[in-house]
Amino acid sequence: MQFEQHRAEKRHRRILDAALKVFSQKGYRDSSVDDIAGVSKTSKGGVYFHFPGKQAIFFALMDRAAQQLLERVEDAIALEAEPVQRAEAALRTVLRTFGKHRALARLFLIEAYGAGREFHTRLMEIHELFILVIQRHLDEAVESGAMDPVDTEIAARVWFGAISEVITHWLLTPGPQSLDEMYASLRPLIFRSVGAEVPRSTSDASR
Amino acid sequence: MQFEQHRAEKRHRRILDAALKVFSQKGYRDSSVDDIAGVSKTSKGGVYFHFPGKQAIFFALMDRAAQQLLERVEDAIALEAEPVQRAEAALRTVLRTFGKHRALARLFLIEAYGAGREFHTRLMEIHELFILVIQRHLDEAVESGAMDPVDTEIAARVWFGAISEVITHWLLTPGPQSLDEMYASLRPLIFRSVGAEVPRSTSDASR
Amino acid sequence: MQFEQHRAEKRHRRILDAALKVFSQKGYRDSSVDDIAGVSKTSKGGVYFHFPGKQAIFFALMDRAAQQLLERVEDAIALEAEPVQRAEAALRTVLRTFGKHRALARLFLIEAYGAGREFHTRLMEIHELFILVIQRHLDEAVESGAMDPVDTEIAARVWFGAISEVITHWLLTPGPQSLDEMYASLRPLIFRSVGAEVPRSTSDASR
Amino acid sequence: MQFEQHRAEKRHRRILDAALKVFSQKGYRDSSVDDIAGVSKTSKGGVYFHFPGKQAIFFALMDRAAQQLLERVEDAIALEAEPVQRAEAALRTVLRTFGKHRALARLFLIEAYGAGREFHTRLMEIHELFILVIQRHLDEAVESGAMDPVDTEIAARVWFGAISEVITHWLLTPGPQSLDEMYASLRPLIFRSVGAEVPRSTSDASR
DNA sequence: GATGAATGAGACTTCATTCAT
DNA sequence: CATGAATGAAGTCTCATTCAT
Repeated sequence: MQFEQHRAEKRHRRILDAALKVFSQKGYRDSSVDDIAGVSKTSKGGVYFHFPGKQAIFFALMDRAAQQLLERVEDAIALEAEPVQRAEAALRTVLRTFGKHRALARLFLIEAYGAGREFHTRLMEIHELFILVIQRHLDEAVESGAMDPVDTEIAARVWFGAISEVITHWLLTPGPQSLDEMYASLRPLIFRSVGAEVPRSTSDASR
Repeated sequence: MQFEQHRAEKRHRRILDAALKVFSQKGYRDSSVDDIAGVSKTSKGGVYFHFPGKQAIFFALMDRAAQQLLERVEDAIALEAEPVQRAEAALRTVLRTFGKHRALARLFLIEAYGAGREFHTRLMEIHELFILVIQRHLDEAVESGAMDPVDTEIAARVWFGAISEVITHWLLTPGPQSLDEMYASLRPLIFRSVGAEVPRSTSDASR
Repeated sequence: MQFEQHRAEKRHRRILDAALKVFSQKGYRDSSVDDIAGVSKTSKGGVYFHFPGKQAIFFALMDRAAQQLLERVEDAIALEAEPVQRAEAALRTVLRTFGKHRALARLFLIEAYGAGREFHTRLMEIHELFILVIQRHLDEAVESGAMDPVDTEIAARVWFGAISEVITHWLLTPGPQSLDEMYASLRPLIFRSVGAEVPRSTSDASR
Repeated sequence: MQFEQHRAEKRHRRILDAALKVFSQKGYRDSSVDDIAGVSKTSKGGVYFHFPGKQAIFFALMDRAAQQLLERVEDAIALEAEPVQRAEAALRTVLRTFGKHRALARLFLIEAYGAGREFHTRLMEIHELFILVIQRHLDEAVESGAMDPVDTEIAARVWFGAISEVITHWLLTPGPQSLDEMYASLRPLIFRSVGAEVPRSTSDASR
């Protein structure tokens, strides 16, 4: 029984992995359930046993990825002491994770838009999740006096928008510039935007 | 003959207008050529007489819209004297135009991503067009000493990303907050991000 | 599993049979995949599950029919001892098979031409297959001295062309004359054309 | 008025010429009225002024070509004295004309089959026309005792079928062999098929 | 639980024909 | 007479989903 469950879970995960690969390579609409079945070494019927439909797979994928990403972000934040740097840690983690996992980046920054109206709401919810994390720490920074009072919601949104554009550009342009280099240029801008000191490079040793 | 041309052009425009409406309401993939034909009061065949296909319509739409937007931006810039404020004028114009024309905004910020691989390149080119305009004036500002030297390409990209996220959020969230209010909060952030003085509200009387 | 395969094969065959009927009745171009689906009691999608497209169905049909015809020809040839009569057996078999299966005849002698450029090569290959069979035995006849040396390739082609025209005429003319009668008149001509003795009617009892 | 008529006739002919070129290059079904209009330097409306439809163009084309071909055949026949050689002259003329005008050959031997049921009847009528010419002279030959009595209808049909196959093969095979060479090999065969003497090469100086 | 055959709605596109200018 | 814009029927093909085995 335990074993059954285990097998089912493994199959479930394999389908999700396959879906991520397929969706990020061909886009949501141009991916067929057959494609996913093929990559996950299952049959079409098998996919439908584990998920009620194509849409549900994409939703599950978004949720799983968002949760994983959020966990990483929280872990990274826990390593920082200063509020502003905690906020930055969130940004940096997103950028690095996407940098390492292009497929994930495509999923969130591009393909989610093409999946249809239903996904936009969910996508926005996820955006807000991350923005809220950033905002929370900016608020702390303001409270602790480390930063002038600003509209932290907008500030968090600007930070998020800035990094989204940078990563999207990196995703869609075959150009050579590395994401890390771009982030190095980006860092001073976002700190200054909220009137904070630009800290020396922090726990950058990670990864 | 002149009249013929007139008629054809009018129909051409009508199809494009219909396409904008349809695409921005249902998304590129969920829009059918029949939909466009219906809204433009033409037959499907009529649409195909004027455009070689659905894709071509979307491309034409992007190009027309980008050109129009760019014209407005250039006009707005011409009204400003200071380089930094010129750069801001670009931003403000984009925001206001999109604020007035939700459909256009959806087209550029959402549907273009969902339309498929083929459009990404073109979309990026258009992004770069706007970013270049901003960058150009930031460069001037740096040269004129009105601003500390920064990586103006990244700065322009940050500005663009920030405003994209703000507008996208506004588009996809039924929330009450007006775009203008958000921009008011955004303004100081972007100026500070490049280490520039935050100017008093400029020729904001326009529109 | 064995049963599954059985079912799939049966459907495959049923589609091919339906296609033969439809194509030979309405012509390749005027036949729609819907027609074939209808006659084969399948859905359009079902047809596309078994064949990649309309063209492929026609190709498969040609190949299956050519193979079957060729088998019959070889069988008939095996019953004859004299080279020239072997060659004739090929001809006679083609004529009789086509006589019995009008649809097949239409397919090879008419519709294959009308199906478009892509099919011409394949059709010619099949023609050459039959011509080669005839030629082979004419060659043997020449070697054995039963026949004066002639250009056997042309001779085989003439035989094939003659019978093609006769059958085509029979196909397209509502006239009463039977194919067998026409063949009776044709036989002396083709034998004499290669300078061979006209044999008494051979194993004509068959069928 | 006379001039008007002249102009109209010229246009008529130009359309027919264009149609021949287009049909023989792309096949009847894959040719569009637009194609014909384009090649004939007319507009689509212009084509429809001169012909009631696409089908009518093809019919007119077949008729014109058949008539021209028949005229040439009659001219060639007139040059020969012996009945059998008259019959052969018909064959030779068809072969040579088709050899010079590939487009015509395609029209009659291939594309006419693809044009749909309606054309088959007409095509057969034209076949019969030529076969009748041949048959007529074979009959004369029999009457004059120059040839053993045979079923001249079948004989004529065999001759026609043989030459059709030879030309069709030449049309559809990129092979190097010239039509004239093939005819040289073919000639003895067809004469012998009707039990006639093979004459020395006759008025071959023509063309 | 898994497989793959089957369904059917719907998409894009083509084009012969008509007709206003 | 000529032009080219417009129509609308029809065709091929795709694919999410269902279901018998």
